[in-house]
Amino acid sequence: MILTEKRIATILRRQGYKLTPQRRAVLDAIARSHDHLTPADIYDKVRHEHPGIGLVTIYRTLDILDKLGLICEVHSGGNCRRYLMRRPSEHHHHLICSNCGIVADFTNCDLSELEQRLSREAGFKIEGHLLEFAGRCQNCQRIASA
Amino acid sequence: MILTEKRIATILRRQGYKLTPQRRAVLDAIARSHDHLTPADIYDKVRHEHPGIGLVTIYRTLDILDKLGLICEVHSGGNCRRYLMRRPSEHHHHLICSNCGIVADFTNCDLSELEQRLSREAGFKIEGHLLEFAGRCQNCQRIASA
DNA sequence: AGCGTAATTGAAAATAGTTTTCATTTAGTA
DNA sequence: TACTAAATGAAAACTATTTTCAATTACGCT
Repeated sequence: MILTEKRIATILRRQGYKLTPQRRAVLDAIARSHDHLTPADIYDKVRHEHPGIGLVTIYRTLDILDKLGLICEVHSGGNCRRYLMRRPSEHHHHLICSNCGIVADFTNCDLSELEQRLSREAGFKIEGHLLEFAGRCQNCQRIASA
Repeated sequence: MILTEKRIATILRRQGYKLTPQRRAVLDAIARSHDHLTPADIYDKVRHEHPGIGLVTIYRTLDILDKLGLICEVHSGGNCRRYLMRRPSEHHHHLICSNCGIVADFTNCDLSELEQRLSREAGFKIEGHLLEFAGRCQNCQRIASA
């Protein structure tokens, strides 16, 4: 199930948020790109159609979309956050090349067993997880750099 | 096997780094604390004994120690990095309470099967992983807040 | 369709975290 | 002990993000 614009509009309004053209543009930019975008990336993309938009609006919109679970945040080290569309039920994770930074996605993490164990042992009610692998992508293995 | 100071000194020197009192202090602060410290946390701790130390030195030292694999970086959302001692062979992960932020550690992640699969499918040579669970700790479940 | 209001926006300033620059100091070697 | 490359601290520079505030706008209500 892909989130249609209508569906997103409904989700936003239900929470008391308005669907402004700016927010629409941010969502569009993220939805259209299959990459992991930083706030600055999104800003650049959105500016083509909305020359007047402020970076602040990007940040604010990202916060809301993240809070509502419409997009998700990826941590790939250092101090950069990146966002990408969350396709419901298509829970996924990242494989990040430590050399060139390219990101590959994967699904099927199957951590349910581990989750149950932790829940039992640590007493946490587990809500989610962050799993990322780091390594060398095929290309960088070939090149073999410092 | 715990890394003794001597061993650390050797590792540093072998790479052409000097073991200065400041670096010693940073290492000590991280080693003594079983928490996950931000650069600022470490700065505060170290200043008691080294009033003149600069935050820059903390950053520089952390970079080196991380590069050498003596400490490891944890990403727990937002833009904060935290570091902690890496006890070789005692590879571990985190369970973070989404309400109060308390962190519990766990070992035995057993992702080797998944790692192999990814290695095969994506062609990455996997070097490491970041696995963190988020949830409610026992205490926060009881309190049940917004 | 028009009104009213709370939410949203953009600009600028503020803040936080991190990195660079550079002159001075120091660890470790010869 | 003297030498030299590496390390240090202070200040400035940078980058990413957040706050503030006055002006604007979406949208529920007539």
